[in-house]
Amino acid sequence: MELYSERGFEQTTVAEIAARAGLTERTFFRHFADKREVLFAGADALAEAVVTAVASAPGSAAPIAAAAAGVEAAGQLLQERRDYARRRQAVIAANAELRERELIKLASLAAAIAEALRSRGVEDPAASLAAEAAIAAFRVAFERWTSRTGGSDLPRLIRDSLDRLRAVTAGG
Amino acid sequence: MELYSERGFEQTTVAEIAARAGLTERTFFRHFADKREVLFAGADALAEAVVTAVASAPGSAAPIAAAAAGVEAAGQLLQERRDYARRRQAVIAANAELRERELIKLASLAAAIAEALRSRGVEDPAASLAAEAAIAAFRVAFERWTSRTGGSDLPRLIRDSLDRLRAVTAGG
DNA sequence: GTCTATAGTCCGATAGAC
DNA sequence: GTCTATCGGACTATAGAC
Repeated sequence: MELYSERGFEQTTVAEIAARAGLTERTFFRHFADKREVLFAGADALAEAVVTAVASAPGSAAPIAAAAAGVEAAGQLLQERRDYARRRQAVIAANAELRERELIKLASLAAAIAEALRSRGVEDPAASLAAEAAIAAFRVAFERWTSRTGGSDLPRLIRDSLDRLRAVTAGG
Repeated sequence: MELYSERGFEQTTVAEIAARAGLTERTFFRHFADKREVLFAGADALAEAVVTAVASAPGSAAPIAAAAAGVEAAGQLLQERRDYARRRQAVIAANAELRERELIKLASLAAAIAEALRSRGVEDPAASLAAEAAIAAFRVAFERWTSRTGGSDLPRLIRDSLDRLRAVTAGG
């Protein structure tokens, strides 16, 4: 993160990262499949928290409500690490390859939510659609959260996005 | 496409592609920013058709209806090139790097739809949310279209996905 | 078209933890 | 004795500079 934000992602070599960490280039690649992956090291833990939240929603909760609980849990975790999350996002936004990697992480998060919904007995395509809707709301909320300097609350922005998404899809 | 589907994306070198096309390696990189981009050469034309369809929707149409018209236009074009689209998708699905590139194309398509909606006077975040909802429906419909062997109709699947998305976000 | 840097792989060697 | 982490060198292909 230090090197990437100091001089940019492309201008940083893996050899430099390894040197800063007191390791060799080869060891870096043992831990991370490629140069981008090191910025997404926490993604698995986040996905796990999301899946747990979806599974823990009341049995009576509608699919979209369970999916919403998942992305709100993610929002909660990011809100707690707000400064780091924003610095990281600035690095990602500045580079096309990193944006690609971020999108695939979001897509796999959507797939994980859909799978958690199916475990709750939700059939496809409803499970996939509820998951995609929740991720869409998260995406828009997250963009607003990082692009503004104010003290906005991410979980609140996510709930707001979901409400507006409901209104928009209803044709209003 | 021939080389990628014969021996896989990773197993194909740019030198081989260039040779097959009767060009040099350097010429390939003059036309395409990287090895992946050649598979997405038609993306700009598709995006243009989508934006045109959104702009051409009746002024009285709700944002989601205008966005839907956009992704349905994309579905129409893909349906007309069904065999090619499915072969291409098989290549993309088999490779993580290509899936990443595909996701960024879909994300920029969502951004283009949102921009077209703003040109129609739709405010944010409604414009972004309507665009994301339409793309989510497209995504799910496209996945169903490519994963089944039957003679399913993509524009019809997209309309069906949008209907179900409306039901799902309503909490049903 | 030539030249070059860097990402990323493959092979193997070594050493500490349990 | 097995597992896991580190390291080294040689290598190929992508992609950028000129």
